[in-house]
Amino acid sequence: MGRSSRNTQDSKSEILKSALEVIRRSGAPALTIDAVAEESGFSKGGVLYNFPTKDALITGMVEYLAKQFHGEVETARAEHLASKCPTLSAMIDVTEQWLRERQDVARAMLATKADKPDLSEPFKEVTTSLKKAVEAETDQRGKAWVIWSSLEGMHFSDAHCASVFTEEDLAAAFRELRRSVEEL
Amino acid sequence: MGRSSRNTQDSKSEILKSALEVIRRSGAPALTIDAVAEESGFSKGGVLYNFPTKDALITGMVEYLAKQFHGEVETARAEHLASKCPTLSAMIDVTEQWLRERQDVARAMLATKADKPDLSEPFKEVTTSLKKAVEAETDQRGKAWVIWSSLEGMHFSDAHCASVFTEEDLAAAFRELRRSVEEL
DNA sequence: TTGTCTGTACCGGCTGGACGGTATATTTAA
DNA sequence: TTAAATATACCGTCCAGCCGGTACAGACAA
Repeated sequence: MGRSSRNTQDSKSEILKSALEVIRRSGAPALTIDAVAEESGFSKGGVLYNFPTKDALITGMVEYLAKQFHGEVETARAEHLASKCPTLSAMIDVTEQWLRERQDVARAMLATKADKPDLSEPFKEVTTSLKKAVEAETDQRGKAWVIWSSLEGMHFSDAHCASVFTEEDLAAAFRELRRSVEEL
Repeated sequence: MGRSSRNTQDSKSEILKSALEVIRRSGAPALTIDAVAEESGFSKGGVLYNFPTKDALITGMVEYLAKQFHGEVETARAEHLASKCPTLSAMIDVTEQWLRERQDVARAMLATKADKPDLSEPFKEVTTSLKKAVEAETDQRGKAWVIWSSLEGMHFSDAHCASVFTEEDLAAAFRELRRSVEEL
């Protein structure tokens, strides 16, 4: 065991959360190892002990978020078993919630692009898996993909602070999304 | 013709095109002033003469692309005057075209935001203007915003190389988008 | 017509700071 | 005492921006 009662796993996730916090507060280009060190309370050496390179840190972030998103969708799915497409319904719920509470996913992806443009893999795994689930639940592909990409659009444009939607617009859009899922 | 026979406007757009080319070929992190200098044939000083800071260069790129997108939508709109919502129809066309022919541009757009997170302004102007046009053309807001954000989603996820759609999926989605515009 | 002067466009070496990563010291649980 | 875990000092590289220069075009005078 190490210096304190902490173990590496705890340290890792603390560091990851700090990294996300840095991005949320100051944007992707502010994600430096020094900034993460300061934010987390670890020293630079401590951060680098847990994530030997910056790439590892970024990959860790993407994996962390991807897992979390996937988990939340799985959970929400249980409440939509009556829906025409439970997975899509769940994704709508989770997306709306993430939009309102924490716009950090797409922003983390941006950090990815700033350093190494092809660290999207862990994220892609999750989306591929969700896509298969959707395909198993409906054969109205066109409609399903419109809903899907609409959700992606909301995520990304919000993360880019490029959304022109008002609260009211968003509400209307989500209402329509939920309606159209049941038309599948 | 001597050196000073060139005019600044031409130099500027040459440099902008080179910057886009650098990003297209090597990704966002490769966008350095030196790289743009080499690509364009200008010296570093020459680039900095036309764009006093890197931020100015990036802002220039975004403005350039935003204008181009807006222009193409305006043009395409003329061919959709019979549509329920000519602006949205035009945006669908232009988006599909950009997706297929020049994902480089979408990627560049995104890449710039990795460097300077608050570049949304020039882009936002264009989207705001388009949004007003859409609002004037339909009162089915919910449906319109779903279509809108779906287009954004396609743009962004492609730019992130995070799209899980096959060619066939995309085609189906666009077919559905065109169908649903006429349902407004 | 020629020489000087001024403004515009562009060149390229230099530097200071930031940042990723290393080397090494230090602390603590077992 | 040992090894995991964390701290600190430091190094090398990269890059934005600065700055002292050059090339050329037109204006204007003599």
